[in-house]
Amino acid sequence: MVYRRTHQVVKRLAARRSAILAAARDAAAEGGMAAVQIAPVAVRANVAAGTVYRYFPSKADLISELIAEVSRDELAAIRRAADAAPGPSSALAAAVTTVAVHVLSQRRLAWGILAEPVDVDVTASRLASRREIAGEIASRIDAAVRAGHLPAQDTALAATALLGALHESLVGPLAPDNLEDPARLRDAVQTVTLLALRAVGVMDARARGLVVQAVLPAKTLVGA
Amino acid sequence: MVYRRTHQVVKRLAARRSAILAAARDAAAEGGMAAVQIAPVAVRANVAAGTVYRYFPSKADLISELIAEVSRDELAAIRRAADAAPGPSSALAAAVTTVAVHVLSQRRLAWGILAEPVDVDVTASRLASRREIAGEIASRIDAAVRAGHLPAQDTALAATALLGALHESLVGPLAPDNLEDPARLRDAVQTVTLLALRAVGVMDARARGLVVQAVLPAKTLVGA
DNA sequence: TCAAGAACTGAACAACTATTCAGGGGGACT
DNA sequence: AGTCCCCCTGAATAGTTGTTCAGTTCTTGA
Repeated sequence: MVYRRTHQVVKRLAARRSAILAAARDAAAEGGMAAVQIAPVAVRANVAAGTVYRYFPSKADLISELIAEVSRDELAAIRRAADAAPGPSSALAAAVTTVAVHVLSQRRLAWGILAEPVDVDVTASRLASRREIAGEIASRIDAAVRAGHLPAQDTALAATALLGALHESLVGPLAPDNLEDPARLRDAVQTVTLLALRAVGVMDARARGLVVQAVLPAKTLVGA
Repeated sequence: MVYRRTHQVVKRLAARRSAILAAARDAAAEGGMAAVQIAPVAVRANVAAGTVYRYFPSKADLISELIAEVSRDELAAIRRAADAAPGPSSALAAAVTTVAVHVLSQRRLAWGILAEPVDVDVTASRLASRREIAGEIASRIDAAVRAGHLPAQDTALAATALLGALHESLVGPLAPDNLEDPARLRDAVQTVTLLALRAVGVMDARARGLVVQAVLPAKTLVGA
């Protein structure tokens, strides 16, 4: 064997892989999943089309990893926000608000990750990502139930329903179209958070208080 | 002019058109939208592939009409159920329950109509259908608000969120998988209806009562 | 029965992109 | 320097389906 991978080469390979993923992410953020085509992504990443296949076995794998990456970021943000909250109900409110703010800050990308038609099969990846995020929400609901703040319920189903409500109302085709305006955006986040909290059984008055608390820190994320 | 369309011919043409649409619907119910391909649909409808194009300008038009047809049926069912209810809150509960029962009774078809990736552009049709159904729900929420049963709110956003919650939790990829069992199915319908009613501000205790009332008549639909 | 024209057939076509692969180029070790 | 082999290139390939159209069959009214 006369050839060994130098540290430098290993770094370059990793950088290329990241570049390709980043290119895919940018393409998706700009033009949705439909824009994530091998040739254009390769151009963005400054490699040839064939090179993409040295890093990802197929387009399905590329997109699956993109979905996983974005979802990982979102999950981390949710955990961070919820863990910083003073109690279980606040944590739930913070989690919901974080989801809302996140999808709104990159609507096109979120739509692509969540639901946009793709010509290859990425259901497994989407399913796994959603399961993780829904699981996180479910455990936050569960914590609030155990603390006696919420009535007992099917937390998994509730978490799924909450995510569906958030996604549909904020990035779905019927979402309001003037969310560029920061004030309206905050209104929307507040409204859906309120709906979500009431859905799992938080009293109206208390829910309104939690919403205000949760939206204040999350607001800063919108700009980011 | 020696040829004129006889009444008989007109009827046959209409029948064929219906047959093609029905074939498309059956295909979608069996294998999702991916199964709605021109050649297989033509075989089902007992015509040649080219004939489909004498009735629908393109595959997009065929699927768009399929979506419109299914949604029309659902909207009618919602109106029927809601109009039969004794009051605005009951009407809202009935509407929500009807949506739930409908999508559950044909999950695969519902998934295809609502969200499954299609290789042609049917966003316009999907958008229009959803807008109509969301509008109906919104007006039911509005009626309950005007009757003083619910707090004032953005009814359009609330309706969209409710539909998102229902769809995601009942036909989405995270939906429970044992809904073939009628008892579990009823549980799921009750649970999501309860969530939906609480979300728009119905008190927990009152919501539970409404759910029971709404699910009883709707149950019969599950068998249909 | 026959002319005219509509309706239907189904094989061929077209377009789009993911994927492949033969060949060029450049580090890595002796 | 020399040799090896990995990485990269990008034009060619391949597979999938919606769509077309020249030819055939059927229907109508005289």
